[in-house]
Amino acid sequence: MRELVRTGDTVEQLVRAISDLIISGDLQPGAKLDEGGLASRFQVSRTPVREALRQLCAMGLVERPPNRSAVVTNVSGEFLSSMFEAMAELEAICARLSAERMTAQEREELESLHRESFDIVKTGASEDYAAFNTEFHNRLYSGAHNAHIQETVLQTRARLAPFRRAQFRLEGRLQLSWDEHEGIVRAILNRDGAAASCAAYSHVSIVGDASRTFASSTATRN
Amino acid sequence: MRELVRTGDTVEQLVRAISDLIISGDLQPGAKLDEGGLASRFQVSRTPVREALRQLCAMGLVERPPNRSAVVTNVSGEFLSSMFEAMAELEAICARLSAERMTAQEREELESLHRESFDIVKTGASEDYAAFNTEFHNRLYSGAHNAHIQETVLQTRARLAPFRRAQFRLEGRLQLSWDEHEGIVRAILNRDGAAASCAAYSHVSIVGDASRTFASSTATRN
DNA sequence: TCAATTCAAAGTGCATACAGTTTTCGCATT
DNA sequence: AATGCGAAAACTGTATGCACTTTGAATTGA
Repeated sequence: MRELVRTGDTVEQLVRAISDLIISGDLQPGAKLDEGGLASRFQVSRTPVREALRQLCAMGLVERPPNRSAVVTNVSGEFLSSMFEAMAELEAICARLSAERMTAQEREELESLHRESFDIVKTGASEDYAAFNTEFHNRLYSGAHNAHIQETVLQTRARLAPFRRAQFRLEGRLQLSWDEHEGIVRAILNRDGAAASCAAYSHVSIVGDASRTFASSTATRN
Repeated sequence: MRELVRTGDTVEQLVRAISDLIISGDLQPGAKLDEGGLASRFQVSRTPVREALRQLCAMGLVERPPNRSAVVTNVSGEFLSSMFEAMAELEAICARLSAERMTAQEREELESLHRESFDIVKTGASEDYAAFNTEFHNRLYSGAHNAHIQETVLQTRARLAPFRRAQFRLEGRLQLSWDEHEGIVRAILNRDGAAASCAAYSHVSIVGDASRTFASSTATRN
């Protein structure tokens, strides 16, 4: 028994709910996704669950072998590397375009956000810093003033998320990350697209290295 | 005796069939996609059609307003520009990485493919050239040796396809396109990533300009 | 002991049913 | 003619049913 009004976004809610489970690590790569189980868990029938899984599959978060249960995507090390490299390239583009195109207000907001986050670094609260970090990168994406690139990089990030959950737990990453952000911000404020691009590329590459280090130490069974 | 084998790829077939209709221009941007109509057209029930539409939606080829019929995506001019710009950036990356990473065999094949296509240019057969052109760009994507970037650029191209169908009908585009390819090939054979990147960027940008010119002259009704 | 076989339980793929929403169209009113 | 209203038709959203496939455990045979 559900609501009386039909909003028509049941599937969207399921997509968000399931992808949250995946991104948060509650469902790890390789985990089986039973349609009936998910249906009863979310109090809906299998039909919307199937559609949600189909969409998650199109987003790359899930795989659906024919006639078998869907599983959370578990990519090869090689493909994971290609995703990190793609992420670095995309972020480099965003940083370059941001340096060239951000409005005065966007520049100010980026800088003040970055300054604020310094307090978090001092406390060492990696959870809080992760939120700042996400927002910082979001600003780079939107500052590029290119809706399709923004969409693409956000999708890549979501797909990468299950594999870099613990990036800030590595010793010293917090301060280093902030320093790298500092380099990006400075380049953007100077309208130096090439420098912003370089700084963003190496920043994201380093995150990739750190995550791969972590990922390989907790390699998913199966 | 199993008369009916269940391959479990009905939806995949539908996705291909419908996206072909969209990419070929049989279904133009803004066209309504009636679930029941598609179901009877392809001799299946609405269930797999709905799943196919959901996936096409995730791929950006169709939109699904709640409680209303799906429609072939018709983007704003601004978003279209952002897609062309993204395409240029992505192709530039592929060209640069191809210059750096292609194997000797890949280089040879790219060059001979390019040389072959010169015959087509002389005859002016734009349909045939379009096929060569597609293959040429495919080589750039795979030559980058990055599976995720390849996936991303292919998806962007598919999404852009409905809006650049007539790119080679514009006067003189055929020869110009070939000349631009020549520049890309030369840079790649010279292992000059920067030059390849530049050449690819401007090549794709020009295609974008040409297509926008065409698109605006046949603006989709609604 | 272990590989091969069988078969029931569980799960997926697709069709159908039905409830709720949007669209369409006739008809009355201005 | 143009506009507003209401009911029927058309369509979407979700649940359910059933056929087919996979899974896994019990059973058989070597």
